Amino acid sequence: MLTIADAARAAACSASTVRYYERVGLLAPARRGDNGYRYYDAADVERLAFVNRARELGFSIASVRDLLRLADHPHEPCEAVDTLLAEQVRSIQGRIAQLRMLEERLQRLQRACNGDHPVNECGILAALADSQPPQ
Amino acid sequence: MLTIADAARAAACSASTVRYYERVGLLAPARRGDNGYRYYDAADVERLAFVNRARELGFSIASVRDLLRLADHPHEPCEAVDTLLAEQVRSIQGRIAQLRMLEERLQRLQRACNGDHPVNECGILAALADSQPPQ
DNA sequence: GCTCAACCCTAAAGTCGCTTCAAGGTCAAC
DNA sequence: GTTGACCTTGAAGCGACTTTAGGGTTGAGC
Repeated sequence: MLTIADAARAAACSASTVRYYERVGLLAPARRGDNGYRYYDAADVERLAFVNRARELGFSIASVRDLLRLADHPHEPCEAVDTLLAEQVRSIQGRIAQLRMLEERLQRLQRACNGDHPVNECGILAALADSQPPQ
Repeated sequence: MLTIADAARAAACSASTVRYYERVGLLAPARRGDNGYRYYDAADVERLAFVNRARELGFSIASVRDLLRLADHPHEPCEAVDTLLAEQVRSIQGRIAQLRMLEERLQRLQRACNGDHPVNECGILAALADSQPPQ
């Protein structure tokens, strides 16, 4: 029997995160001792770890809920899992693309200032203040 | 004299965003008409557009505050501007790197499932449930 | 038996950057 | 004078937690 901190450590998250997952229904309410403490066993830790890994892969709480539901129905086809994963990949790729455009714009801005002049001659602030798009 | 919706349109954001920026101190309290309406002129719109452009570049509200303060002191050296920008570039690059690792892990997961079997044989869920790190 | 640190509990508020809502007042055209 | 599109405020909602406040429990050392 593990306390909440033990379980959290085993799944590499924090105790308050575990309480949060329970509150939002990702984890079933934990067994309680007479003192009111939550206690966990290996299966609980596995489930917590599953949640944690899915979260680390960027799945939303709602998607993790879906993944858990799917994992609990072993005989259904896994098409839905593939779909969730594909959506997640696309979403990550979209974010990367956006951030790359951002990075380019920022680097162009960096080249607009060769350092070492007063703010009123700074190409960076000029670009921010200017209504021209930052070609 | 522009109303808040006019000013927002001119700077390509929403009226409620303008109110929000005023509330958090990015914009000085607007002049008010006898009816209580906020009214804006070209200079206000410029400042709003400055804020909006900086936000689009991913700067936090706090960093935009710093940028505005710098823009308001035209005779100081622009080193601080360069520093803020460099930090922003690094932060974006860090996020891109993280997302790329995520993308790779997700794609490896995708290859673990060739589709079309029941959930209990799905390599994706197996990997999520498994305590092995996803090499 | 006492004390202390290190845990546990809950409910509520804070984070970030807005957006949305509720409930009202104003304005301009018809 | 009646629409409908604007304006005002304060408060709540979003996502995924984290932090805080205010309390109870445990276990080790003395």
